[in-house]
Amino acid sequence: MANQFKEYLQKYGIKPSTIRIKILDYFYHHRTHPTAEEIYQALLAELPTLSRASIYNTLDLFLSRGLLKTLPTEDRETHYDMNLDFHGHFECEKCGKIYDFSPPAFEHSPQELQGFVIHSKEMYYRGICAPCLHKKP
Amino acid sequence: MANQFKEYLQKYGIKPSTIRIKILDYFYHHRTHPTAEEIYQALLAELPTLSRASIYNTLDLFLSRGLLKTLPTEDRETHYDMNLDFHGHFECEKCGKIYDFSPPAFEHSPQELQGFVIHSKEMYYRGICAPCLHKKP
DNA sequence: CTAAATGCAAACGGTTTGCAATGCT
DNA sequence: AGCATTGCAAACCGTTTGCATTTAG
Repeated sequence: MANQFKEYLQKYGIKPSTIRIKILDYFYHHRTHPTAEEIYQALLAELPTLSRASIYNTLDLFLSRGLLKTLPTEDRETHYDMNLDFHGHFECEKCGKIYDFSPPAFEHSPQELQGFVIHSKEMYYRGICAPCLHKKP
Repeated sequence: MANQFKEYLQKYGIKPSTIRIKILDYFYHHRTHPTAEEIYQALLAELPTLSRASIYNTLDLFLSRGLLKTLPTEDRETHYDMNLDFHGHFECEKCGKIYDFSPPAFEHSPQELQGFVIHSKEMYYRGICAPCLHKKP
């Protein structure tokens, strides 16, 4: 398993290290959209001397290499998402939960971006999720 | 002109006020993706006693009513965008410029969101823009 | 041995907050 | 007057920074 992560990192031109593999592992097993603090708290058990700075360093590195992206949440803290296959996000304005969804197929790509190189795509919807719609107020 | 903004605010259930109209006016005339500070600096000339807190208050109000949304920039500061008609954003990873584009048409909407109410959609692309691609390094 | 990665603690700065002042009806 | 809006200044807290320490090859 750890070997897969190593290869994955190398594919993005990143030298493997303990923290880098652990963070990758975190995303792989949680499939959520965590904040830096959530990752920090989760890894603290295994890496007692871990510092937040190292989390931020690693997240920034991953961002710059396109391994992660940030979500346009209205939270104070930044939420990160792993850039695996292209998928969309729906944020419920009532309960705050973020849902993933598979993206609708496009009929064609935008003309304004002719000649642009696209590294990542993000779709972010906001609204009210079905569970919240059916809750009594 | 100011009357249009009043009506627009009321449509969103917001009582018009000087600052609210000015900020709306700013977005209407600039069509950019400004930070709170940029708006503050721009309005300071006309409203000398303006405070940043009022800018943040108003932006938060607009966000909560769906008049504005935030963009998933990697900047330290939050970038805001007016939620007019649905359009996408492309952020150049080299020069940082944010381009608008008209969204590609969808073949159908995602099944995972059946029964959800969608208030806003955001498409955010990242990559390298054509001008940067043609620049000499 | 050397360079990169990690940790620590302090500083930073965008944003938030509490409350006073002002404006509006 | 009474309530909402705005302004001010201080606090907050997520993030960044500089540098010391550790780790890996």
